Amino acid sequence: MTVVTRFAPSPTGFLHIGGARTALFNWLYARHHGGRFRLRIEDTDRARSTDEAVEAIISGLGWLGLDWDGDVVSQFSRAAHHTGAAERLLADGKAYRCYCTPEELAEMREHAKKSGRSMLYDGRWRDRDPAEAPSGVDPVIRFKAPRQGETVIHDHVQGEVRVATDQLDDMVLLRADGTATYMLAVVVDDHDMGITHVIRGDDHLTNAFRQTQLYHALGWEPPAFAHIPLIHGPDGAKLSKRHGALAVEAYREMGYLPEALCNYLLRLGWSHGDDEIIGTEQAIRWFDLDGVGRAPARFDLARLSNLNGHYLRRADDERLTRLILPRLAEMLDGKLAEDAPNRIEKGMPGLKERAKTVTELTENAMFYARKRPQPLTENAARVLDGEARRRLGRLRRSLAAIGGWNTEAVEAATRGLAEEEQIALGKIAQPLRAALSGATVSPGIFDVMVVLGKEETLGRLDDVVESP
RNA sequence: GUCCCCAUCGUCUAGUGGCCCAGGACAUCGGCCUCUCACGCCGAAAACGGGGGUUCGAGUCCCCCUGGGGACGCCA
Repeated sequence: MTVVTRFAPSPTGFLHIGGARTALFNWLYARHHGGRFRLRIEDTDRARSTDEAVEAIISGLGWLGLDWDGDVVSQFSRAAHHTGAAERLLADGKAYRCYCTPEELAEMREHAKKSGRSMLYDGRWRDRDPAEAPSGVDPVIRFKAPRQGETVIHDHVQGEVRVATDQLDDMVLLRADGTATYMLAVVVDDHDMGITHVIRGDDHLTNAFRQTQLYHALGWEPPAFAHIPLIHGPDGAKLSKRHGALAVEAYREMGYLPEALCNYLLRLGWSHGDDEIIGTEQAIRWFDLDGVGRAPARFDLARLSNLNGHYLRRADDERLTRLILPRLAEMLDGKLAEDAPNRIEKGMPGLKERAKTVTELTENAMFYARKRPQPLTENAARVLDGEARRRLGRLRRSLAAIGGWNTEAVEAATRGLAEEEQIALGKIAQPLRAALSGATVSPGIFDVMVVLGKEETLGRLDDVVESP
């Protein structure tokens, strides 16, 4: 049997971190088993579905590198199949019309809660004579759920879960306007699309019971279920917009790499022994449902940042340069030094070693991109006192005399001066750093000199040097 | 309220009855390296929620409690 999984988001918002993980797990599972991964947009709620949201979901998946097989299925476009299934159930006596008004139902729930009962529909139209139907009320179609025994699902993550069927009420299949509810639509679509494994959030666990009943009523074999635990915010509460349930692309904005986010999401709720750094290829090879944990996990930015730092250090210099150039242009109002792109790519090995996010990388690269004169941070200004500036003047002279401008030569010149003046290397390296980068923190200063080139280095020194 | 799920360091987790006075990673704190900051390396502190069983033996199995989470829509 070929494995077929699916990701079925509702287009009522962006693709957030929880949805991204669900998509990732489904994708990984399909790829691992050489199966298919489908994308279905659950847009049966026309009032809340938007094209922008569909776009956002698709671009989010694209950024993460999660590609799907076949066309994107619009659930709404399959409406005829949904109503067809409902009619069949109606004809088989497995569904019935219910004429309750919303107010009546609200009252029913209120009353049930007050008297300590579960808030289920009481089935008042289940066996009522249709002749009693009030006029002018469009009925909904409800499922005539079994009343006896219990419903069991064999979940690949949660194990065997059972519930007494009297806990499950007669769910609405078709709304008063004749459109299908989610519960009916998923079952019909998953069946028609040949979905073999439904991997989704824990919040759907109780839905799985109802859906199982529907599968049976329709004479279909239910798919395998795997309900993965939800992701919580850092405080343990449900993930909300305040702490982490941002669009995945918000993480792109914050400077995270898609491969880092995938690795992070993968380890949130899934493990393979003590392995932490797991690239996509490796993940496909290793991923399976038995590695999925059962406890909810908290979202932790520090961990994501650490992973991001790891992938950043291994990322291609040219790619990173492409990533930060537009950011630099924006921060510097378009006033980039002519040589900026070149310098940044050349300096990237030293830059990426010191950043955890693309945002940080951009900030650290700023001094390469900026035109002279380099503004000084408060600390840098403090380092550049009179003595330091005079010393830099002397250093400038020996640097100017260098023929082959390379790391060894500039280092030799700098160390030579320190030795000559009987001072620690730091006494000259820090002022030099301040002059060249405008800050007290930078990549190795000899590398910086080489990246800037002789002319720019001497120029930047001239900007701060004080004649003896 | 009813039903369902979950429970190992601050966080993510390893652990499937003896190999665990519980291992790894992030974060934290020391130290080394060193031109700064990172990286890297070395080290420290840090957990089986509580109570009952079962067993020669329980983090691991069972029950209860507690605590967290989820579901209960003509939303998905």
